[in-house]
Amino acid sequence: MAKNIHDIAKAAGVSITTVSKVINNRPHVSPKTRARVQQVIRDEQFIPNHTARGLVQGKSKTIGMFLTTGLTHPFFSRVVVGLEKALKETGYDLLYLVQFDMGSDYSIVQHCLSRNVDGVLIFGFQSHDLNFEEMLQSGIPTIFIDMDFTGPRAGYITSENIDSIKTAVRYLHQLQHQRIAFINGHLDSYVGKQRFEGYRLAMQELELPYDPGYISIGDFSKESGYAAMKEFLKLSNGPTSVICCSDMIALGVLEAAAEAGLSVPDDLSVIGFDGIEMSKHTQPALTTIQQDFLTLGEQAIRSLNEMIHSPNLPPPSIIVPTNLVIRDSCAVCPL
Amino acid sequence: MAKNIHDIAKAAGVSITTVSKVINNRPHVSPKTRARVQQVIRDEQFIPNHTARGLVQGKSKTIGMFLTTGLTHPFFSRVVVGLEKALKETGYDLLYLVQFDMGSDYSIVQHCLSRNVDGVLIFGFQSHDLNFEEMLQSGIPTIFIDMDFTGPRAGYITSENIDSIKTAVRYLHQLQHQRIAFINGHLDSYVGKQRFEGYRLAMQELELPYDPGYISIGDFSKESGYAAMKEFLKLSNGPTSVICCSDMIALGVLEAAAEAGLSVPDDLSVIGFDGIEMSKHTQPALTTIQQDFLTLGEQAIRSLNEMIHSPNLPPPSIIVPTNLVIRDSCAVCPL
DNA sequence: TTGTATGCGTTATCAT
DNA sequence: ATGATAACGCATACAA
Repeated sequence: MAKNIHDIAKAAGVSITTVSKVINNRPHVSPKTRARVQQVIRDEQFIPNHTARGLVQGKSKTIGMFLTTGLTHPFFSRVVVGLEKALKETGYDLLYLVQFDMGSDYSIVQHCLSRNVDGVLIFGFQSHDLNFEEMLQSGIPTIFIDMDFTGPRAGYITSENIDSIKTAVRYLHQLQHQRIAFINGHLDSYVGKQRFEGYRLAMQELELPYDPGYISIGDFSKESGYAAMKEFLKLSNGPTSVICCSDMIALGVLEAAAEAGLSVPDDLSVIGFDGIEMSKHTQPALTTIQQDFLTLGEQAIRSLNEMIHSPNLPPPSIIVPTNLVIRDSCAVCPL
Repeated sequence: MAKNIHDIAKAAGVSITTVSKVINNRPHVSPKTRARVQQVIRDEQFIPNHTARGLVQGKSKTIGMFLTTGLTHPFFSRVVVGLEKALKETGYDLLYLVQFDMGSDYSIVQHCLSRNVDGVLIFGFQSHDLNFEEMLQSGIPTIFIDMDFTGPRAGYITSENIDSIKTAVRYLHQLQHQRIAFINGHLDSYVGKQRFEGYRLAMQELELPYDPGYISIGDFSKESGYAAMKEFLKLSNGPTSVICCSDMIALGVLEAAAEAGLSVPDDLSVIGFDGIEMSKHTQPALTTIQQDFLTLGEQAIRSLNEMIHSPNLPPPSIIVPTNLVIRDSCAVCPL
């Protein structure tokens, strides 16, 4: 069933070396022989065995991928579309590396080495799970998504976080809002830190009152948004607007507001983050900071491809612009 | 950096054969040597090279995966959680096989062979893209998700389709509805055919009027649901309820109904299919046929694992039960 | 231009 | 119980 290079060589009446040269577009083969071999390859539908090739070359035409939050990562399904596009361009297959809990001596680097992956994608926001230090030192080309680790062979890519939040604050400010609340995701995550910084800076720049009571630390979930809003509602002098670090948080805020009889946007303005499909269909449609998931995925693979082929290039740190999509959840401050 | 079996052998003062035996839990090694070798392996964080192992064994501890609709498949991100769980149990990594368009002579089987995958998952509803016949004949253990291909080494897994729709029709019938419309997905897809059959049978059993004007063929998208509902609204004697083959279709129906000033569920009852996250948050919350995505994913991998290890077992055909989740989009027929 | 031979890291066969 | 050695399919240095 499975042909190999010997079968092709025999069928074409040449040596395996010649076949190998043809496969890899190497010189020193006469045009006539080349054509003949190519014909046989096509006839037999021959594809060289990646495994063998990987063994001898130490390469595998494979990008490994780790997810720190598992495949449940909320944007995975979006980013992955971009990954796929760039994967097609570059000819890599994507290997999802499953971290079996084989005791504490599991090594992410060993897993990569064992699989001979040419590059690695690390994806997510929970940095405490894996030992990334060893990854940084391994010399394996690595791109982090939504984490800012860097090393001689490691870069990262993330959406614009600081400026995005600043833009949101300014927008609310233009709508006369002064009491602007902020519901963060995990504060120990890179994006959480960045977005909080954006909020802090913007409030400062605009000389708006920075009230710790207006700041809540969530976990990107709807439930955390709901809980945070409930707390805000207890305040005697509550916020007139809320910036949320995820659309799911915003969804929880919307729900809590509705329960309290507050009208969005008349009584309360809400801004989300991410621009997931659902944000179009909330009641009212959510004004949100739209991430460019497609570009995020595409650039991740393309960068990895460049790092693999140009070992001397410094690894990139890429910030992908976002876009404040204005829909119906914000209005002029009622006060 | 990367240790190999020779390094371990040297460090433990034994031959590579012995090390190999220890790694693979083979007999004919004294307890003392075994312990010593194991210690060295742990110390060095050694993982045997999958590539080399794959070459000699023709296996790779890898499951290949093709997506006929690309990674944009609407439930991919849900099913994948189940895949991951079972992957962890069984110790496989998951290789996403990207179909580069390398001309018409691209062969899905050759791709699998070239990668030495132990089994293959084929996922989606567009059967025309790939040549599955060759896959069925290849002898590579294969599981289809949402397609009913079978072969000596190929089985499939899908949600209950016929009975699910029947249940929905009966539910609407209990609510006194007679004029029940049906918006299908692609009719050339397996699930489309099945669901339509369920509708047809249920209408027949309950002796309800089967009106071709109440049947629309969509493509699972929101837009197709919107368009279909617009058509229903033109009818002089339109339906009082609609069963949709996806939640996205239902979303389009909801939108068209709202535009027409119809109240759901008072004027129109709507049932979706899938039970995606968004269905909880529509206005009103959508009554829908909930697919058990987790089980779908888990069973797919577990079945593959069994097929790989028991070549003589007939490949399974698995139907996963669904669950009609009753929320707020259906009411007693107003007429 | 073409072909022979070696090795990549591992498992498996067959000694010892 | 242990070890030497031949595969696995391919790329490549080297020889012809």
